[in-house]
Amino acid sequence: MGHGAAQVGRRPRDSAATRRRLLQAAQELFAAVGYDATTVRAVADRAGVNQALLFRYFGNKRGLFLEAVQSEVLALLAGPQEDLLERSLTAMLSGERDRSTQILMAVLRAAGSEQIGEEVRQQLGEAYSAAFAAQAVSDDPQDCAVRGELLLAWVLGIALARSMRPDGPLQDPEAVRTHVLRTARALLGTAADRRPPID
Amino acid sequence: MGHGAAQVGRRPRDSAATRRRLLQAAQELFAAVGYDATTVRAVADRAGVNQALLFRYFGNKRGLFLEAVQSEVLALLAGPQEDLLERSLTAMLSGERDRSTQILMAVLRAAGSEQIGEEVRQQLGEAYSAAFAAQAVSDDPQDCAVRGELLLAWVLGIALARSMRPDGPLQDPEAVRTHVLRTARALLGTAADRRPPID
DNA sequence: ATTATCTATAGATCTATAGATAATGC
DNA sequence: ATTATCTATAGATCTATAGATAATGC
Repeated sequence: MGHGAAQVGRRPRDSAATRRRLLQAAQELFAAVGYDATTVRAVADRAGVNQALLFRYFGNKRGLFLEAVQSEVLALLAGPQEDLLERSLTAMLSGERDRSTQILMAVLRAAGSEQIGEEVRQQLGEAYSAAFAAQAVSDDPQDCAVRGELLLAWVLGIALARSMRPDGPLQDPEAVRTHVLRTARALLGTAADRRPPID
Repeated sequence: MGHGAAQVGRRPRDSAATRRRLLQAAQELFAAVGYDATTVRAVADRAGVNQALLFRYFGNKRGLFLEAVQSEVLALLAGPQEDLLERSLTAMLSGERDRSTQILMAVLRAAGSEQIGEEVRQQLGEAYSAAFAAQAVSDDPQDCAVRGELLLAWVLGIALARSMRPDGPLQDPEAVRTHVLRTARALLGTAADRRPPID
C-alpha cells in the first residue's frame, strides 16, 4: 500500500543510476505539469526510487529542479545569440519530446511559478533579454531591453498556452514557427521591416 | 492568536457587505499572487471576515474566483472586438491598479495556473482567439485561430512577466503598448503591413 | 566502516464542514 | 425562527528529516 507503486524489494545499490533516474523523472514531470504541481513523491515514484533519496542527493525540491535543468539551459544560452529565438522555438515546438524540449518546457513553466522565484526568472530572463536585445536595431538600450523582454514573454506565453490546451491551434509547429519568426522581425526592427520590401 | 489578525469581536450582521468584501479581497489577491498561491484564509483575513463565511457564500475557492472575475470579464469581452487587444493592454498596463486592471490580471494569471483549469482557459481563450482572429486578414480560419491564440499567448506572457519582475523593463506602459500594438499589426496582417507604408 | 536504501513520521499547510453562538425579524 | 457569524477540527496533501536496515569495501 502506501504511496504509488509498491516497493517490491530493495533496489540495487547504485547511486549514480539513482541520481540519473531522479533527474530524468524530474525533467519529464516538471515539463509536463509545471514546478508547483510536481510533487517530490511523484518524481520518486516515476523514477522507481525511494522518496527519501531525492533529498539525500539534491537537498530539496529546488535543488532537484536546478540540477535537472541547469546543463541544458546553459547549453541553450551558450549557442549563438542571433538565433536564440529560433533555437528556443525549435526546441519548444519539436514533436519528439526529446530531452532538450522537455527541459526548456520545464524552465519556461517554472518561470511562471510562484515558488521557484528569482533564481530562475532573473537569470534566465536577463540572458534571454540580452540575447534578444542584441538583435534589436535601436540605439536606446532601455528600448532594446523592452523588446527583448517582450519576446521572452511571448515565448513563455506560447509555452504555457500550448501546455494548457493540448488540442489548441498552437499545436501546429510550422504555423507557430512561421508567424513568430516573421513577427519577431517586426518587433526587433530589423532592416527588412524598416524599409519597403525588396521584392 | 490563531491565524491572521485577531478577531476583536463579532462583526455586524451584513451578508451583502461580507460578500462584497470577500470579492474585493479575492480580486486583489488573485491579481497579486495568482490563483494557486492565494489561500482562502488570506482572502478572508484581508476582507476582515471569518473564513467559514467564504464557503457559505461561494461554495468553494473556485466559486469565489469565478464570481470575482465573471462580470468584469464579460464586460471586457462584450466590447467591440476590433480593439479587444488595445482594451486588454490598457487595462493591464494601467498604473492605477483599478478594479478592471486587477480582475484582468487575476484572470490572466489564473490561466497559467494548474488548478483553475478548463473553465477559465477554454472560455477565455476562445473568446480572445475569436476576437483576435476576426481581425486577421486571412481566408484560412485555422490560420486565423493560430494568429489569435498567439496574440493571447503574448498578452498572457506579458502579464506574467510583469508580475514576476516588478522592476523589469516591461513596467514602462507606453513602451510596451507601442511595441505590442505595432507588432500585433504585423502578426494579424492588416493592410498597413502588407503594403509599403503610405508616408 | 562506509554508503545506499528504506520506514516512519514530524510539522506545516490548505480546503472544507459540522455545529455552536449570537443577532435580527416576527 | 431564521439567518449570520464564529469555533474547532477533519482530512488531505506535501516537504523534509531522523534513524533503522542492509549491502558493499576493506
